[in-house]
Order: sequence, then C-alpha cells, then structure tokens
Amino acid sequence: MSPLSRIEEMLLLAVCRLGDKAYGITIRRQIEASMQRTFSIGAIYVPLDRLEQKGYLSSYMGAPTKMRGGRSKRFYKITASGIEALKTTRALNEAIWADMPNLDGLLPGTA
Amino acid sequence: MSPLSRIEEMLLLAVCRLGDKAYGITIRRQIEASMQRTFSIGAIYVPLDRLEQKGYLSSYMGAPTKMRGGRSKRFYKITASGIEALKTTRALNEAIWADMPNLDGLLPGTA
DNA sequence: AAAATTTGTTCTATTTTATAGAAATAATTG
DNA sequence: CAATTATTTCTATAAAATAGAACAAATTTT
Repeated sequence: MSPLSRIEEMLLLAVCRLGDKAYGITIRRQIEASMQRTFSIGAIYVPLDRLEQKGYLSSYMGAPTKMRGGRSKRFYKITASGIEALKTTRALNEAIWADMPNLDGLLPGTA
Repeated sequence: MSPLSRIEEMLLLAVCRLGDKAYGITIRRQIEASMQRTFSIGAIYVPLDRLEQKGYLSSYMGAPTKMRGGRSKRFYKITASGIEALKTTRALNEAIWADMPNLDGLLPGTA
C-alpha cells in the first residue's frame, strides 16, 4: 500500500480508463496525451512489468486480430491491490495539497 | 515546466507550508508526517539540492541561534519557476484523475 | 510463396533519481 | 577543553526511468 511513483500512478489510471483495450501501445498513447510528450516503448513496458511483479496489474495474451500486423496483444487489468495503491496515492495527494489552494502570493513581491 | 516527481512535489509543497522555517530538518519532519514513514537525511538533502540546481528552490544560510547545537541552517524558498512547476504538476494530477471519481466497480466481480 | 510492411512485444543498456548513512561542522553545556 | 546537540555535506548504493535495438507474428503485395 505504499504510494506509487508518478509514472506508476499514470499507468494504472491509463489501464483503468482503457478498460478492455489496455495494452502497450494504447497505454503509451494515453500517457503521451496526458503528459504532452513522447515516450519510448521501453519507458512504458518496463514500469508495466514492475507493476505486474508488484501485483498491481495482471496481464494475459489476447487472440490475434484480422488486421495487418494484428499479432496478439498483451492486455493489462488492474488488480484489487492495484486499486488499493491508487486509493493510497490519491489520499496522499489530497493531503499534501490540502490548504494550498492558491499558489500565488507565495513569492515575496508578488502581491 | 515539466512535471515533478512525487518527492519533488512533496518537498516543494513542504517548503511552501513551512514558510520562513523551511530547512532540512523541518522539511524532513513535514515529509515524514505526510508519508507516514521515516526518511534518511540524504533522502531529503539530495533532491533538495537537485531542486535548487533546477532553479525551483533558492537557499541561503541563516544566522546561528542561541541554542545548544544552534548552528546556522540552510533555509529554502520556492522560486517563481518552482511555483510554475507546482502548477503544472497540479494540473496534470487533476487531468489524470478527472472522470475517475470512484475506483470501486473497476474489478469484475466487485459490484 | 517470398518479400515487404505493419503492429506489437521483449530484451538490454544507460541515465537519472531515490535512499541511506557516515563524516564533518558549528554551536552550547559542564 | 571534552561532551553533547543540531545541522549540513559528502559519498556510495539501490532502484526507477528512459531509450531504442532486436525480435515476432500477422497481413499485403507482387
């Protein structure tokens, strides 16, 4: 139940959002859209693997599809402890941001 | 304006919260309270240094105080770009959590 | 059916970040 | 001045993030 790193949090949420369409490439797209920058494939699969090893995700190979290059994909699903980890992370986030509504006026000379 | 790592976000927010009392030890206490675990001193100073190098924090040595062991402390302040980075991070956070209000019901068999 | 193209994953190396803790520094107390 | 305390600085190690080459399996083209 330790808090997730930023990329782990984003990967888990991407998997949730994508539902039964969550595999490497779609997950990457989702993250790239959120972060407004590109990611290498390794930058996605390595932490995905780690999340699976930690038990926050499970995966299975799907069937090939009848499209050009449609080899089978590894689909990911969040697990119960993945959901717990997300909840912990959300709680931490809310806690550290509580009572910090506006960041303006923190700088001297920025009234 | 790239998003911060979790610990960077927490350090910056801790510095904001602590105002003119933000130095290594108080910052560590603040983080430990949020995270509900202990941190070594290195785990605080190393990323603090990095944040300063990146220009998100500035620091200055204070005067010694008249207490036992009251050597001068290195006080930290957030900079304008530190505030920008926090804003970017908050925006990212809100974006990735938008439309994910309840995490229950994501698991099959958890109606 | 062989070559080309496409989608996707696996593997591995490198850079960066996180974490721990020893050592050093500078103050007060006895 | 020796002991104690608060704090920082330094350095080593472990872990995570990131990039991208290599590989695999499907369809399309010729």
